[in-house]
Formats: sequence, structure tokens, C-alpha cells
Amino acid sequence: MSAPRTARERVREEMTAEILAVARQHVAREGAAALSLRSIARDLEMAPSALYRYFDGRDALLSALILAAYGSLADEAERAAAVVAPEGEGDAARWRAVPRALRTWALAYPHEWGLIFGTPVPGYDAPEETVEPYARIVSALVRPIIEAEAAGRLQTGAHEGAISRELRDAVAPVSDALFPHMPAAKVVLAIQAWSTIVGVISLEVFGHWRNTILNPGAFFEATIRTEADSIGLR
Amino acid sequence: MSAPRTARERVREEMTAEILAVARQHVAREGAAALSLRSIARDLEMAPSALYRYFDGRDALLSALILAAYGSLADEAERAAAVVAPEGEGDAARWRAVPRALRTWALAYPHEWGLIFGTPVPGYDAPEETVEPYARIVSALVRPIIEAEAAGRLQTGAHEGAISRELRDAVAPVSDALFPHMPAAKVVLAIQAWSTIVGVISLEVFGHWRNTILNPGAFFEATIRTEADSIGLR
DNA sequence: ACTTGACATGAACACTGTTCACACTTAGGA
DNA sequence: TCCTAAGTGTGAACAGTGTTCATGTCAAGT
Repeated sequence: MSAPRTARERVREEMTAEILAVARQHVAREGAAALSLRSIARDLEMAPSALYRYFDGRDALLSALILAAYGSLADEAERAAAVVAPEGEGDAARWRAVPRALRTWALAYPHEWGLIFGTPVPGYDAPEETVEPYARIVSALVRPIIEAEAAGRLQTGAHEGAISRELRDAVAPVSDALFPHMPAAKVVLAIQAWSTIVGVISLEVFGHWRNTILNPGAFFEATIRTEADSIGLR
Repeated sequence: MSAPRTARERVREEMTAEILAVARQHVAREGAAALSLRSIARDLEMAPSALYRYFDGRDALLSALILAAYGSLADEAERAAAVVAPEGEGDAARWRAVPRALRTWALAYPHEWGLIFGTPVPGYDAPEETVEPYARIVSALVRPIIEAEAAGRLQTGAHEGAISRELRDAVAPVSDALFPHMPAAKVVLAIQAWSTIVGVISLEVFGHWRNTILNPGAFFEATIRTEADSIGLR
């Protein structure tokens, strides 16, 4: 990441980036399943074996692509969460900008979305490095909620009954990491909203709305309105 | 499907079923990406080219597997929807049996779940034949709602505001096919519940709950409780 | 100036899906 | 009953894949 000292290191970094860029194009056009080291090498006009100097195998390259997709989506989510709220805009409207950004990104890069939320690759993706961007995405979704709570503007939702100890324990890691000093019922509602958002986007991106929902955008807007309401944002 | 007349037809049917069974085992064990015609042929002790007498290519075999997965899941959903409610059990409890069955099936056959709700295969799945089992799944989920409505036991949910004409049109196919004489707001809530269920199950099956939700079963139960409540089932 | 390390190559191996000409077996009409 | 046509299985072949490795080639560091 830091400035490359020698010329060798610089050309190496450029080459790595170029390989990744071409691989990304291939995935964007034909999906991850069709990703071929040899066709990448052809595009770059070099021998297939040369790629092994930069990535040790197809799975490693795919892992790098998955990581890049995570990062790209996380950037988008943070950008949406960081825009200052226009005068008089409510917490709900501000929150909705984040899932909306997720959907826009997913529609622009459907195969990348599949890389993250679709069927896991046979080998399995890199578990350790993905938790950081994953946390960034969820954090972006959570920030408006926390700020509304801090300002005392968060309503008590309709579905917030008593929560069993079992359920409280189940979501404990999320409570501790993202929602300090927030009632567990709210945490559960937030994770449910997250599940709904991922579900709705995946169903649309993966083609399950065909002949079912004629206007996915309108349905998505209604869904995130419902979710915001359910969480207690106004 | 009907009784095979000649002995030839019968042995052909058996052979087809056997190929499908072996292929299913391979998918269940290593996932769809690793499905190999040659390894299936090895297991069956026949030449790889012989498989082409029964399925014209790997994609066709995969399509058959996808279709079989749809059918299996639909059977499970219908079975859950068909159990008679015990005395005094509410509509909500009855409805929850269906998403619970979906999750149980998904955990038992995670790769098959990926076949249906994961990243679409490069070629693309058979669009026409899948709408029938897909409709069966959704119908099973919808039946308890309709019956509660018919008995006049369906409450008016908290999130049912006025619905725009745009949104009503967006879900029109679902309204017409599955929810005759039901307010559009309820239809929207039902589709949102469907999205949440698919999202929650996919996130669990695809490994996104790792280090996040310690007790996925408890969280799932809470989620379908929330959804039933949101729809207005009691 | 020379040696060491990184880089790139092309050939090779073991796979994969798919096609095809060829045998063999069975079914059904002459 | 024979004989033809269809169905079924085979092995070789082709084009493609990921991966390894011995061989060069070039630039940097001592």
C-alpha cells in the first residue's frame, strides 16, 4: 500500500493491478464461473504461467476479486451514509439512502454482488480479510440509527416485545460491536432489516422477480420505508 | 411419468434416475461448481459420452438438478402448510411452520438451496419449468394468510399506510395470481416477508452469520414471529 | 563486474466438456 | 421369421482448462 521504493516494486504493483482489472472485467461480463486464467493471460498477451508470479492460482485471484468487491460495496455504503442530511430531512430518509446505495451498486455490478452474497465458491472465500469491509457495510447501515438514538429521536417500534435471554445472547456479538447501549430488541430489528435488504436485492439481482414484480424499484422503496418504520426511525 | 410400455423405456427411465441420483450426491457433497460429467460416468462405470444419450450436456443435467431441487423444496413447503392446526393454535403459529420448513430444508441441502437462490449458473436455468414449483412454494406460504383472512381473523398491521398506484401496479401479478380480493398493502407485506425469509436463510446458509449471530435458530424464530405479526396473523 | 534474485516463457501433465464414427442390441414391421 | 431401423454404449479425438517446472533473460545490489 505504501509508496514502492524500487522500480521493480512499482512495475510489479502496476502489473498486479492490471491483472485484477482485467479479471474484474471478465467477471463483470460473464460471471465468476467463467473466469479463466488463460483468457486473462491472452488479454494481457503473456503466458498463463506468468500469472502465477502475482497470484498463486485461480482461487487466490478469485479471493482477491471477492475482497475487491467487498471494498467497493463498502465504499459505496459509507459514501451514502456520510452525506449530510438536508435541512428538515428526517432520520428515516437519511437511513434509506444507505440500502438504496447498496441496491444501486448491486444492479450496476450484479456478478460482484453474487460474489459476495451468492453461492460461496467451492474452495471458500477469505474469511479473515472480509470481516473488515463487511463491518464497514453494516456500520454504514447502523450509523443513522445510532445517531437518531443519541439524539433521542428513535421511536419504540411496534414489534418490540420482551426479548428472551436466548435471543439476546444470540445477537450479543452485534450488540457489543455495533450497538453499545442499545436495547437488544432494536438490535434484532436492525439485523432483520439487514436480512430483508439483502434478500430483496438478491431476489431482484438473481432474477427471481421475473413476471412477479413489475417495478422492483418501487417495491424496494416501499420495503425500506417499512423497515425504517419498523426500526423506529422517523 | 406414465407407466413405461417397453422394457427399453423402463431401463432408460431407471438409468436416467440413476444418473440424476449420482449427480445429486455430487452436488450435495461438493457443490454445483464441481459437478463433472466424467466423474459421474466413473461412478456409474460407463463412458462419459454415454451420458449424452440421457442429457444433452452438463448444462442440461444441471438444469434438471435445479428443477429437482425446486420440486423437493416445494414438496417440503406444501407438507408444512398442509398439517392440520392443533386445537387452539393460532394462525401465526400455523403460518410459521412453513418458513421453518424452508429453513430446515435449506440446512439439510445447502448446495441445493444455492442452486435455487444463489448465483445463477452461467448458461441460465430453465425459466419456464421453474415457475410451477416456485408458485407452489409461495402458495404454501400464502395459504395460511388467505385462510385467516377468509375467517376474518386477519388484523390490520401497523405498517399499512396508503399505497401508491405505482406500488399497487408493481405487485399486480402477485395480487392477481395469489391474493384475489386482498388489499394491496397486505400483498406487499407478504412479499416483504418472503424476501426476509429468503434473505435470512441465505445469509445463514452461505456463511454470513459467522461470528455474528451465535444462535441462528433463535434469531430465525424471532424473525418469523416479527413477520407474522407484521402481516397481521395472530 | 558479477552474482543473485525476480520475471517470463513454452512445454508438459492431468484434467474437463463435447463430438463422432463405429459396434452392438433390441424392437417392430414385412 | 427375417431384416431393418432405432436406441444404446464405446473409445478415440479435439479443444479447452489449471498447474508445474526446467529453462532462459534481464535488472538490481554488492
